Order: sequence, then structure tokens, then C-alpha cells
Amino acid sequence: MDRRQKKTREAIFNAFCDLLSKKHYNQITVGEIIERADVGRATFYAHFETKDFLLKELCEELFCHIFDAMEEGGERHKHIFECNAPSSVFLHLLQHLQRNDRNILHLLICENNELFLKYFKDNLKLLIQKQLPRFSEKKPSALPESFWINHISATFVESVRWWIENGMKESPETISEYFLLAIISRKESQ
Amino acid sequence: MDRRQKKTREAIFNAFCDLLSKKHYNQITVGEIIERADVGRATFYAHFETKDFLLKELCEELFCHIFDAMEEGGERHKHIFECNAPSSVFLHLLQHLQRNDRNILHLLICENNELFLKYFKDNLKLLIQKQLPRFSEKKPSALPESFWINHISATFVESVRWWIENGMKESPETISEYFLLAIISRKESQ
DNA sequence: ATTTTAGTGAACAGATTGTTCAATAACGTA
DNA sequence: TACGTTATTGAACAATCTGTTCACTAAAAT
Repeated sequence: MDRRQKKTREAIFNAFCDLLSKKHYNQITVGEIIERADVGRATFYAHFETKDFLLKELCEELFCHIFDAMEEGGERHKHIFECNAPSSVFLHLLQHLQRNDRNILHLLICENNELFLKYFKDNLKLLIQKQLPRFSEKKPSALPESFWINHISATFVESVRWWIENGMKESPETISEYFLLAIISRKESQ
Repeated sequence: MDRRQKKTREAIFNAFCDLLSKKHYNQITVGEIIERADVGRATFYAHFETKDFLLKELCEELFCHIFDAMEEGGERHKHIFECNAPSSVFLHLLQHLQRNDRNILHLLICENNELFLKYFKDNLKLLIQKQLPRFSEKKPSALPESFWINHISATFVESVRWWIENGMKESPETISEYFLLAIISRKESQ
């Protein structure tokens, strides 16, 4: 890809993320984005049909990056899927988040987080589906499979959201444990 | 409240809901709303500062209606909170939804459902907090209370979302059971 | 019957959107 | 280096949307 295109695209994404962390999506104008990105109006529309498409492509770039890296990461990540503990993939994701890869945290905290949590959850569902055998062992037999997958994804996303909203004081290991306790909740004293 | 005001307000809400079930929030204009509601432009702005405020007030009206009715419903609903089974309040909510009180289902299905699910969950959290003793019994002791409350609310909302998205083929009783199984998941065969 | 309040419709400035175009700058390649 | 190709620019543009104003009419409350 042309160096210029890449630079422009990156500048627009950065400007957009900056703005998203400060104000609501609906109140951001194309004018603001191009001013902050310092690109011409025509350039913006050469890259993105509308503001909505910009958001869509941002989400896809952010999440596909993380999830693809985990799936096809070859050397670096392969061990996760060879490991028996189903928790490790989640722990790994949490560690990714803690490192704040690609500044994704701002987007998950900000006023617009529903937009991003949806993408997060959808990607997670795909990942879990591919890893299904590991998780279906834990499924209460009365539950439909799609219900269970949805439940696991939603619980993980909510765990992350809770973590971020409460200042990320806990370690990834602790959150991973909370998540597993929520999924497989069993009263110890009984 | 003046009869005229109430009529106008209702007409705007109805028009807005109609539109929300057909297109995305961002793409709905005030012009469309007032045309469908058949009220003057100035009238709209006399009632709502902006389209965002309209959305906010709609959400509050819809959910406060349901949840207030459950809390302060006196005769009709009081038995729920005197009943020991913590599941009954959820079952009751599901029955409300199945009856599609105030056409809330369209809004939970539609393209904009994140907007409404957030309000749904927030109200649910308040309700659960007031009913906490019932639910904290089930909490694994290692989990923080706020984590647990969030988990229960989110799981219920996700159960409902799953139900609606899959065509609401199951009975409220079945969904209530799924929800409880997810929360207190225990493998029977063990 | 009178006063108060709500709705009307048109008109308005200002902002935003998405497009166009000719001119310029940066790119990749031979 | 010189070349043709491609991206960016800035300005200008019509079309749309927003939120406000105002004089007027209709409905409500007293």
C-alpha cells in the first residue's frame, strides 16, 4: 500500500480515537476529524464513505488484529491452544489488554464503549466456537449450545468491562479467576 | 399535565419508535420524526432539547415504567418480593416482556438495541441491589459484590437478548431456567 | 369570559454533508 | 534520472439538517 495512503489512514484513525475518548460519536463531525488529522476533506471521503464506515473499519482493524494474532500467531501464541487449561486463552487476552495494545482501552472505557464491546463480543464468540470442545464440557446439559457460547462471551466481556471501570487494580490472573468463578460458579462451603 | 402536551409527547414517542424499528438512530432526522408524528417543528423543540434527549426520555419512560411497576406495584406485584424463590422476579420480568408491554420488544430487537440494553441492565442492577440478600447467597465468596451484581444483570439481559434473537420460541419459564442454570451452573452428572 | 398555555407554520442563519475539479505533490518503476 | 501513475489538496458547491424565532391560532384552566 502506498506510503501516503497508510499515513493518511493512520492519521484519520488516530484523530478519530482521540475525539472518541473526549466526546460522543454522534457529536463528532467529519470537519473535526480532518482538522485534527490534518488532511483535506476530499481525502477523507476518498478513504471512507461516511463516518459510520470509518467506525466500522476502525473496529475491524482493532479487533481483527488482536484475534488474528491469537489464532494465526504461529510461534508466539500457538502454545495457548496446545495448553489444556481453557482459561489460558482468556488470561492471554487480559494480558494483551493490560498492555493496552493499540490503545484499545480508551475505546472500551469511553462513552461510546457499546460500539466496541459489540465487536469484542462477536469476535470472542467466533474464537470460542473454534475452541468449543474445551468449553462445552462445562455446559449444563439442559442449555442450548448457542446460549452457552453467548453466555461465556458475554461474561468475559462484562468481566473486562468491570475490570476497566474499576480502575484495573486487579491483575489479569485475578480477573481470569473471577471470570471462571462466574462461569462455573460453585459455592465452596457446601 | 395538559392533555395537548400528553398527546404531542405520545405522538412523538410513537413516531420515534416506529422509525427506530426501521432504521438506525443516527440516520433518523428530526424532520422525519415530526412528519410522522404530525406535529410542528417548533413543537418538537418545545418538548425535547435535541434528538438525544428524546432518546434518553424514551428509555427512562419505558424502563422506569416496567421497573417501577414491579417495585411499587402494591397489590399486583407485591407477592413477588414476598416469595422466597429469587427466580420469580426474573420470571415475572420475562412474562412482562412476552406480553410486549409498551412495544419494548421492537426496541430490544432493532439495530439500535445497544441503546436500550444499557438502560435495561442499569435498571436491573438497581433492582438486584435492592433484592441483594436473595442473590448474595449464591455468590462465590471470592468474588467482589459489585462484580457479582453486574454478572447477574448482564447474564439476564443476555438471556433475554438470546431469547428475542432466536424468535422467542421458548416459554418464559424455560428462559428463566436457562438463566438460572447459567448463573448457578453445575454439571448434573458429577 | 378571560387569561394562560400549547401548538402552528413559515422563515431563518449556521453548520454539516458529500461531491466535484483542476492543480500539486509524492510515489513506484524503468 | 525521468516517467507515468496515484494520492492529496483546497476551494467551492448544492443539499440537507439543526435549532431558533415570531406572530398567530386553538385549546385549556380559572
